[in-house]
Amino acid sequence: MGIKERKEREKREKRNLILDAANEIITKEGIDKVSIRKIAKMIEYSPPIIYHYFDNKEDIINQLMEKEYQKVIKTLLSAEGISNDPKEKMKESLRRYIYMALEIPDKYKNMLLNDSSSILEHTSVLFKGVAHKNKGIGMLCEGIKELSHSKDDNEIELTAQIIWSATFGLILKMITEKEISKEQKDKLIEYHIHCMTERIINM
Amino acid sequence: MGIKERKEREKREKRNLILDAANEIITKEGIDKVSIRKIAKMIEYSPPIIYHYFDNKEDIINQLMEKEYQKVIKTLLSAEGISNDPKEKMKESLRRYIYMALEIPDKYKNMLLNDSSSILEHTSVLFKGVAHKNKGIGMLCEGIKELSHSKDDNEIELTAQIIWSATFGLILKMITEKEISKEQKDKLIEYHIHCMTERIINM
DNA sequence: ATAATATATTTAACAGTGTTAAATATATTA
DNA sequence: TAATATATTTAACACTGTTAAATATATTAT
Repeated sequence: MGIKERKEREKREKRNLILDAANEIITKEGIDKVSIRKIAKMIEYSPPIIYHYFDNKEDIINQLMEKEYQKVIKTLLSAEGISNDPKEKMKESLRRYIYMALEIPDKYKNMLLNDSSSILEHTSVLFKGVAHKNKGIGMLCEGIKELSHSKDDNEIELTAQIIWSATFGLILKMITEKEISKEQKDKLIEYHIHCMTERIINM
Repeated sequence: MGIKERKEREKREKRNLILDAANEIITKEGIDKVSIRKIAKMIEYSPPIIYHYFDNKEDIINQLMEKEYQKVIKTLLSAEGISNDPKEKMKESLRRYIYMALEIPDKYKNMLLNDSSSILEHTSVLFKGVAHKNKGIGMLCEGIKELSHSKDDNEIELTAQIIWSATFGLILKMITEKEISKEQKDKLIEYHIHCMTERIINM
């Protein structure tokens, strides 16, 4: 019964072909330049075929964003060459996360502002008990636990959520205000990290 | 020469008619449901007339957002019934700003993520020296000055920028994760305000 | 009042969008 | 070889923003 497997593989490959095309448009022209017809032209098929592989345009974007999210989380979790000192580790993780986001501004923005439930499943950070489901917040909580005097899990989660959303806000503002100089960016990032690790935590 | 004035008034009125229609669509259906043709139908004119009063669709949205921004700033600056105690004042201002933003989620989001230069002129907060141009950050700086031990204007501005973007991040995340309960929202907001005023400042 | 000019508004069209139904081609199974 | 399932295309619908040209309306000058 290798025929069924081949078919599935071919379907998966065509799906990826479509996702790759969409990804190319996003990186080259920006996310709002993505169109079904443009994708179709790139993969040399007629537009409606895309609906054989995806529900609609949003579905394509969503699947692409989920893929991207996996990558970011993976890179962050591997976190090679990070110091063993808990505070240094926390600082460097935040730093890497911020610079990673700034390298894919369009994707980061779209991914984390996307309010479709399929995406929110992966990107939610604010509900109570998120620490057990979201790896990013989970990591943050562990770091805070090591650094903070508090042992209240509730408060640790809240602290993680505040730090996460604060970082998110800085990233988004830096993406939006694209004119600010690299010097100012770096200064803001370092001061932000300082505030998060030396002030918010550690009280 | 009252005729010229009347003409100008009529033009301004028609412009407002268009802006009001756009505003109605935004509040009723959301910002991406705004269309030139829909506006035209609402004001009972043919679509192209709109280009006699605005450059393009973006121009309409931008002008509307600027108007909205003025309102928010005005409300915030008036700040009636706020305590005289500097710390309480700072806390209450942050609180009011957050709840005000959450009342107009679509507009807030669009306004503060808008990267057109005409909007950024009013909404920029991250460049160095912003405290003298942006009233919001300016206010924040004054508050911090009263509370903080630091007298370094540079550091005060940086602190204001970090608090501003942190608050912005929390608001945007709460808008995006629309399912979180009111209780959780309130808890996050109070803890955020606590972190900003009792920890980031005051060191 | 009439003619000339400027302003306001509409009609028609272009080029694009996402999406669907129906027809057709291609491959797989019986 | 015939029946069935899958893949793909053609044609169309109902939208979108925007522009050029024609037309109507109001204002100014003669």
